[in-house]
Amino acid sequence: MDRRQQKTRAAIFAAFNEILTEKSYHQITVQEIIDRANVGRTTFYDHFETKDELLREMCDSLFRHIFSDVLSAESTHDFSLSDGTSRMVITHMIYHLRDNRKNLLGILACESGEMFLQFFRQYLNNVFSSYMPTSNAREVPEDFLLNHISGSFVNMVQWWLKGGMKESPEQLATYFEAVTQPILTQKEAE
Amino acid sequence: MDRRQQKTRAAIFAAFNEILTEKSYHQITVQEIIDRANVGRTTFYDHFETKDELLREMCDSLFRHIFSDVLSAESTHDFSLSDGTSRMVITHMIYHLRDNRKNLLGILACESGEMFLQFFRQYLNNVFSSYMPTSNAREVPEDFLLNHISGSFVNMVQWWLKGGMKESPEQLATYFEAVTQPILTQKEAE
DNA sequence: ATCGTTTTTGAACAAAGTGTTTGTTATTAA
DNA sequence: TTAATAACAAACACTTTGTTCAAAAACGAT
Repeated sequence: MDRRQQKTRAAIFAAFNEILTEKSYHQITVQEIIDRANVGRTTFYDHFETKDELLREMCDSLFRHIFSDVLSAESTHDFSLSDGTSRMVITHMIYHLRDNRKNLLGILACESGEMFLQFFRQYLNNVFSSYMPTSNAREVPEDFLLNHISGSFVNMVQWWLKGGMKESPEQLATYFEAVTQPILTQKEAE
Repeated sequence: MDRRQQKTRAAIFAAFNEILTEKSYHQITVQEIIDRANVGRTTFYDHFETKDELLREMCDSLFRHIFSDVLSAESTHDFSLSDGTSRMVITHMIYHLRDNRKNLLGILACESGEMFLQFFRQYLNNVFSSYMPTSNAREVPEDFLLNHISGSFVNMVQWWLKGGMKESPEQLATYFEAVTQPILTQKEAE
């Protein structure tokens, strides 16, 4: 990739990230982004078709980074959401989230980011679906449960960010276990 | 209130509702609303400062309607989220939601409505907080739990709407019970 | 039915944003 | 060095926003 392209993309991403900490996504204009990134209007539209695509690309790379070693760990060990081993994975994920708080806060914390949340949940559905214990003796459908678990995680992260991230990742993992474990294990002894 | 005002407000609300079923909130313009409602530009801004305020007012009246008898029932009977009596309340709420599906679908179903969801969760926090069983022997903080419960409900409704509302309110109440009951009752026997 | 008040209205407005085009200038990789 | 590629500024037509103003219409009360 051309060095100029790299620089342009980096500048746009950085500017976008910066502005996201100041105002909500929908209030941000392309004009603002290119002003802050110090690139020409034409250049922006050369790289991204719309503002939405910029967000999508940013979320994608962020997720890939956050879940990179979680997803690779999945192959070596055999984790499951329904036993204690999941706590490690969850803790890991939250540590990554905390490391990226500068990127996240702007997108997630305030009232904005419905698209980000959508992407987030979607991504989590994929991640969690491989950890779901297989049990057909449930009183709720599989996809409802998966949606519930992913939603609970996103919900928790949102709550955490809004409250100033006072809890440690280990603590959060415990909370998460406390609200998901009882549901997942209840019918396993069938 | 002046008859003209009533008519104007009704027309705007109706138009807004209608357009919400066609596109997401952020794509809707004031221009579109006043065209459809057939009112003057000036009139719109006489009634609502911004498009956001229109949404907020609409959500408010919708919630008040949906939860009206739920909130009044609260005073007569003594419900709690942690026992079987809650199922009635939940079922009731979902029936109301289904009756208002025309209003809800547009706002909630598609990718839009982050503000609506925010209002919804906020409202639910108030509703649920009075049903929360008091137990200080929990491994998770009270406000985390409340946030989790409200979030789970909103999450479920979203899942339900997206899936075409195939499940009956009773069934949904059972699902909700299945994912909240185990958490709320686990430490009650202290 | 009339009268003073309130509401609605259209037209026009500046300001800001969008996405595209065009020709020019820099930068790059070879 | 050179040919390709990327960035650029300027200008574009277009849409949206929120405000102002004076005139017309609808209203409630007498």
